[in-house]
Amino acid sequence: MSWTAERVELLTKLWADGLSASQIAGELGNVTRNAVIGKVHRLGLSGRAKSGGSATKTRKAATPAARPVAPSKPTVTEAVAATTPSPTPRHIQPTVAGATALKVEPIEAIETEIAPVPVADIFIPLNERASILTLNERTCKWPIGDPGAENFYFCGRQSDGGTPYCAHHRSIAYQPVSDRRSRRAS
DNA sequence: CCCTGATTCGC
DNA sequence: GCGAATCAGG
Repeated sequence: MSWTAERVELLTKLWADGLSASQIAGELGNVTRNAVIGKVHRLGLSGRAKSGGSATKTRKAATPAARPVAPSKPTVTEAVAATTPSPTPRHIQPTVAGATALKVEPIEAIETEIAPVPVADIFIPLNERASILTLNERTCKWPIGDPGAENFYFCGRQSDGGTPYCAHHRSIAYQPVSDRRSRRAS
């Protein structure tokens, strides 16, 4: 698989949209995140819009040899990126599922306690929604919207081994339970 | 351990 | 040009 114009455009678009390299790789298919990152750098674009997901702290120079990133070749891709409107107010690293086969297993676990919580949050572009499941199972599976609905999707932020939710949703999930003493008060 | 992007370097 | 390996950080 080579970097066709279409693939480069999609790459540029998704990158500018704030998706992570791995998400983009999954979206493109037949490529690894390394390939995506390598291409991104080769294209001369690297610091896209700030993402609230995770790794985003452009590391300082850690190599002995300095490298002037991208010389100065205004390519079509840059033009595209510049023209691409990105009014996406993201606070998180989106992800979603819904289009393809989405598994709603955690539903039973959450319905017990977090059912009433509407979970406002942000709007995630469709192109990003398909990426979530493509990623892995270590992402927050907090359902947003009505399962089955077209606009249904999962939080998608990184979760931790323990729970299937990210820190935020984890706190919401295991919260109230006024008189819920699962363990006998020792 | 998982993830993120950054850089190097052989192909 | 490409991307795996590696690195550096969260």
